[in-house]
Amino acid sequence: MTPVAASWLPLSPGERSVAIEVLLGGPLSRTELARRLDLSAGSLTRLTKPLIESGLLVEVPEAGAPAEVRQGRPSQPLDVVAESRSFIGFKITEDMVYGVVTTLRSEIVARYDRPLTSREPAEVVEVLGEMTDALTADHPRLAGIGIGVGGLVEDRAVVGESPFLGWRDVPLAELVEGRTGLPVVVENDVAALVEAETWFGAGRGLDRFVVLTIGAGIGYGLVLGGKRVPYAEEDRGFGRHWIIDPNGPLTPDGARGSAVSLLTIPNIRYQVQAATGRDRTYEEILELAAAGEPMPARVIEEAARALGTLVAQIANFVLPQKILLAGEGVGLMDIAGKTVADTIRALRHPLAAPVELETKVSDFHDWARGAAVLAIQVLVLGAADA
Amino acid sequence: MTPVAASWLPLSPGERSVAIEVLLGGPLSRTELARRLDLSAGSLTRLTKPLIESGLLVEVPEAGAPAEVRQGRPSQPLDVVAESRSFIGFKITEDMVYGVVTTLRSEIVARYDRPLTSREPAEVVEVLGEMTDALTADHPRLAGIGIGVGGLVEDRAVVGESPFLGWRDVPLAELVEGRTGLPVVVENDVAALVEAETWFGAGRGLDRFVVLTIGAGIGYGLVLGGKRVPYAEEDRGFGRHWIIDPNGPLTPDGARGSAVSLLTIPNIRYQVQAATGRDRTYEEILELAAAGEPMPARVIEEAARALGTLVAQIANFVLPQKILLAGEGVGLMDIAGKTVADTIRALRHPLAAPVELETKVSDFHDWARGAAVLAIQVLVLGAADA
DNA sequence: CTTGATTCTTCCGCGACGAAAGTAAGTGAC
DNA sequence: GTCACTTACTTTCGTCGCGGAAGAATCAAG
Repeated sequence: MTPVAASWLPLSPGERSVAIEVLLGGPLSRTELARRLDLSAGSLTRLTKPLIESGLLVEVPEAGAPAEVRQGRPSQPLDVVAESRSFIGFKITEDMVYGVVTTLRSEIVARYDRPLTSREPAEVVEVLGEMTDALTADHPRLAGIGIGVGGLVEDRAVVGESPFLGWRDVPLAELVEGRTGLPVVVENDVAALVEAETWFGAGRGLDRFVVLTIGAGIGYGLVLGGKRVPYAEEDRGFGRHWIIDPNGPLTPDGARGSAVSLLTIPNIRYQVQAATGRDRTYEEILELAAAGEPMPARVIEEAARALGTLVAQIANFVLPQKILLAGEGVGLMDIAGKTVADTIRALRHPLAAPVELETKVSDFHDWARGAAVLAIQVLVLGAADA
Repeated sequence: MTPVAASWLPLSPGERSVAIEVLLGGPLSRTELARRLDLSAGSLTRLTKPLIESGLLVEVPEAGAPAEVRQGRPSQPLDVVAESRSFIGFKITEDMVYGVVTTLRSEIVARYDRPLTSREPAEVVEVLGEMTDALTADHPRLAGIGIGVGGLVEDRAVVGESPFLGWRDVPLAELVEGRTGLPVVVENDVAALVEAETWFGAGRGLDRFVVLTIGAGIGYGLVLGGKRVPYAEEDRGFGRHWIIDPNGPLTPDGARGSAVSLLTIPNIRYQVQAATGRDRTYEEILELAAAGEPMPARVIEEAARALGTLVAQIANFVLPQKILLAGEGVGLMDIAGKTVADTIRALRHPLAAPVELETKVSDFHDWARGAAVLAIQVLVLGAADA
């Protein structure tokens, strides 16, 4: 653990649940909160008082639209002061560091990226430090930093193993804390994105929720009971052994016909190049497929069927309330969404509840935002794993 | 809900957690309970006192083997009085009713089966009533009845739809309560087996646990956070659309190459008969396969690969701590277990935690026992869904 | 202006818990 | 034996968090 970051104030369990509910549920009156949290009205007066005094919550002047004219004393909605603290989120890639500043609500208010010239831990820490310095100038009320890294992260502090950075057991949180003086949370990038979507995104308030990311690789995140389930092979080549079609294409990465070989961007590009002799970007391939060019269309069609199979299997076994497709490689949903949907339908029981599927193309700033959410969770609300 | 069954006594939440912990965890001292439930020693004195006075718990004279010689005052283990109440569990099949009497610990102390000559609800209720009368003679302290039925069960009381019985919206719990005067819990049979395994069997104390049953059909049970996840297509032909091999066999039931067509007993028998022209029992087929007879061996081999695929997919996506294979059709694990294991390994990430797989051949009395466990949960501990 | 509805606050009492002190029941050293 | 020590359990007491009831605030409707 990081050296117990400066939480806003020691929140009691009751106060914390109120704070989180308002943070995630928009402005809410005390009565509404009492209903949602199954507490009495009196308890809500008690719990909200210190939160308001500390400046975390404020009474807002009634929602703009008095939709329904109600009798009785009007309710007094409470809202978090989103700007009262800022958070930095970093996503470290092979050659870039993407940075964002967010509010307490995880709205991005600034972006700042820097190329990475060296992958030496000391150098990276220095880049992060300089970026933090620059961002601090414009955003003084910084409460903490979250960092997302591809690879295995331990205790939300130490990068245990990151192949693309060539790191082993780098105590990144400690180093950045020493450089910046701010509390730091480090997490695997997929895990951070999953947490962010669970708190502020597609998975808000859900009990069973799955995130599937498609990009340079495949990422899988399982959220049960509002908590992400960690697993051993996390972010060390996930999906390489999910065989979808034993006769599928053979690609440089991943087993033959695996999710990785059928769906990731590098392997789709590889397949098209192998068939046509020309290297094209992922976007170009999607356009060509949409235009009916045979080979790209076939590769994309096959990828769509693979994705549908994957989603159907997940839906059948995990029974999630929602599946989020994220990452840079979900563009195929736009042009082959029907194939995906048809495949899913064919592999599900007719009586089964339809899969709620959401697609969200994410860029690197979304990954950085995910890391910032980790900081919000841990530093402000002290909800390390709640 | 059943008309609020006579719970032993109104248990407070704290008392209930103590009672369940002792019931599931064998004899436990107060200190050990305090550790497990994260309570103070003083609280345990308070919580156990009424439980002992009511006769649910007793102090037992120290575990037989004083394994380690410890200093200090010896601990005073507490245990449930397993015989203080009895429970009946029924499993209703097409042509039989299987009945068991269990202790509070769900140990079977008596069995009694009766053929079913009619499937009229009134007739079935009468058979259940007569069986209960007979069992009451030998086991006077009956606290309640649990009934497991294949089909859709609503509110643990009403059989919403049961194709093999030809029932629709039969308020079975109410009817049997009227006939016997005992509180009754009705549940889908797979669900009951899953609950039983979660509480007293392979899934004891686990957070993520999967039960896969193979018999006349395929059953799937998902337990997350100690609670079974219900789903829409439950027991209405589950696994018919889990396509494992698109080029697999075509069978009377289930889509081509589905889990149902590859694994269920009727379809394995069908495949062997179609290939050899002779109808054989499942046991005979297994023996022939073990002896090297080509066609049965091939069918069983294919089934084993299908099972391995299924288990690997479940393990990959659900990340369970354990998977239990149950039912009458898991005999193939004995002679083709290696194929299953090899298939699982091939479809999992090398770094992934090995799948903990347990096999348990269950007969109809195990299904009946599952129903009795439901009665224990609901009637004694009032843990309807805890 | 009164009545009623609805939200929020204040106040009180209850119940569950933990901390600390006390009691019980053993072991080991001499 | 007895004295110190260890561990298990009990008792007591203060605290905390909650719900319930009564009251205050603030609106609409008649």
